[in-house]
Amino acid sequence: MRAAAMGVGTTQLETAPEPKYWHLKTVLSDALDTEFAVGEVLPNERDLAARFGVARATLRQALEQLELEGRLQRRRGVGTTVAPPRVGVAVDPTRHTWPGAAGDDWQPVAASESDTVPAAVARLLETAPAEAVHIVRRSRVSAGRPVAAELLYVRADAVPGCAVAAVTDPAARARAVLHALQELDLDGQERTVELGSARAEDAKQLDRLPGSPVLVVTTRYVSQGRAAAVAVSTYRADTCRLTFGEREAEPLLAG
Amino acid sequence: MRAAAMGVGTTQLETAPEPKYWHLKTVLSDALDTEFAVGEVLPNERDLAARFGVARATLRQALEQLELEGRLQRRRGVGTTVAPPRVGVAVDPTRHTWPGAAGDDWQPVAASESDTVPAAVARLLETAPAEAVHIVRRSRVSAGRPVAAELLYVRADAVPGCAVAAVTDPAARARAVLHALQELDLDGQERTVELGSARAEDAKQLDRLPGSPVLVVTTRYVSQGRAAAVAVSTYRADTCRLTFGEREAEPLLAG
DNA sequence: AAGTGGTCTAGACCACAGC
DNA sequence: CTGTGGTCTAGACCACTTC
Repeated sequence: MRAAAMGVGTTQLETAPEPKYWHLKTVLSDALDTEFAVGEVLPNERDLAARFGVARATLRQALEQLELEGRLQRRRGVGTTVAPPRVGVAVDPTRHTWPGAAGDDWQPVAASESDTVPAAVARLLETAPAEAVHIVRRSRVSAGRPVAAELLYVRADAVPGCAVAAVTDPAARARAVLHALQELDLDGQERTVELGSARAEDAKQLDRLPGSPVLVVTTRYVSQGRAAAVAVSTYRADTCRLTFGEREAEPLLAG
Repeated sequence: MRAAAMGVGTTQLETAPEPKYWHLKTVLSDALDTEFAVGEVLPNERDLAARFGVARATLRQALEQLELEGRLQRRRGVGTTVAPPRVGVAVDPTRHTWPGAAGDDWQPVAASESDTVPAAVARLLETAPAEAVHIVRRSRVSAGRPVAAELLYVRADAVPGCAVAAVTDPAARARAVLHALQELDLDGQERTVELGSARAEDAKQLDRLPGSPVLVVTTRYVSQGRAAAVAVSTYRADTCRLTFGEREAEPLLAG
C-alpha cells in the first residue's frame, strides 16, 4: 500500500521539544505533498496512530489541524481522504447589487416571516423589538458542492408587503421577497468576516457536522439611509477561500 | 462564588441525543450571557468538569469551541476568562494604497532579502525561481493588543534597489522598502480570506500558541500590469472581526 | 510551591456508510 | 455484518504563571 512510505522510525517524535501532534502534523503534511494524490484515502486512524507510535487521540489532534487547513477531508463511516485545493468563491462583486439579482449564484430555499430575530441581527437591521421581518434561507453551490448557507433578513416594511404576504408556498415566497428587493434603491453595503462554528441547521445544509468551523460573512444592505436587509452567510472554512476584488486569485495555503 | 449558579442537575445532559460537549457548550454559552461579566474568570477546568459530571477532555472540547467563537480566552498558568466582543479591524480601505502608506496602522518590524519564498507566494508574485524578493515583517496593533502579523513580499526589481540595498539595519531597511513602494503606481489589488493555523513565528507575535486558528488575508498588489508585492496577513481569529466597506459595522456573533 | 491550562495515554462505546 | 471516524472516560505528566 502506498501509505507504507510514511514509515515508523523515519522521524524522531520523542526528542522534539514541541508537542507530538505538532510534529506529527508536519510529517503528515509533507507526506501529503509528496506521496499522495488528491482524493486518495489514508490508512485508518488506528493504523496511523500505531504506525507513528502515538495514541489515537494524539493522531486525531494532528488530523484535525490538517482538516482545518483544508488539507484533509474526514467522513464518518468512510475514511480520511486528501482534499482538493480550496475553491475560491467571490464575495465582493464590484457591482453593488441586492441579493437575488441576476448573476448571483445563490439558490433560494424557503422563506418565512418572523418577529423574533437574533439580537445581533436586530441591531444591524435597526428594527424595533417585535417588528416583522422576512427570513429567506438560501444556499450556494460551487462546482457541485454546497459551499455556503445563508439566512437573509429583510425588514418587512422595506418591501411592498401585499404581494409577498399572499404567497404561502415557502419556496415561492422566497423568490417573491428577493424579487421585491430588486425594486429598491441600494445605497451601499457593509461586510464583516469572522470565524464561527456551524449551527445544526447550517451544518446539515453544508453536509458537515454541527460545530464545524465556518467563515461567517455578514452583509448589511442600506437603502434610503437605512438598513433594509442583513445577510448572514456561513461558508465552509475547510473548503472555501473567499475572494474580494476584480478577479479570482490563485490559491494560497496558510503554510 | 458567582459560578455556583451553573449548578449541577439543572440540565439533563444524559438524555440528549446530541453530543455532551455540544450540549455543554450551549449551557456554558447561556451562562456566559447571563451570569458573567467580561474579564471575569471561570472556575478551573477540573472543577467545571466535576460540576457537570463529565470528563475533563469533554469539558475542554466545549471550551475549545467557545474560544473559537471568541467567547472565552484561555491562558496557560492563569485561567479561563470571559472574552470581550471581537474587535472590528478594517481590511479594505476604499482608497487603494500601498502598504506603509500614511494612515495604515501597521508597524514595520524588520526586513531581509531572500531568493526563496513559499511556492504559493512565488506564483502570486509571478517571480522566477531564485528571483530576489524583499521580505518585510509587520505587526498590527489595535486597542493595545496585537491583532495581526504579516509577511510582505516585494519583488526586488519592482523598487529602485540601490537605496534599499545599502541599509543593513533590519528595522530601517523595512521602512526603506515601504518608502520605496509609495513611489510606484498602484493599478489595483486583489484579496482572499481563508482559515489557517498560526505558524510558530506568527503565533509568538500574536501572543498565541502555535496552531491557533487565524484568518489569513492575502493581498496582491498590481503595478504596471504585473504583481509588485504580495502581503500575507494572519489575524487572530478568536479576537478579530474583519470589516470591509465604508464604515465599521456593529459586532455580530456566529450564533 | 501551588495552581492553571496543555498534552498524552489506553482503553471503551457510539453513529454511520457500505457491503 | 464489518470498518470507519466521532465521542467519552479516568487517569497521568508537563509547561507556565503567580505567589
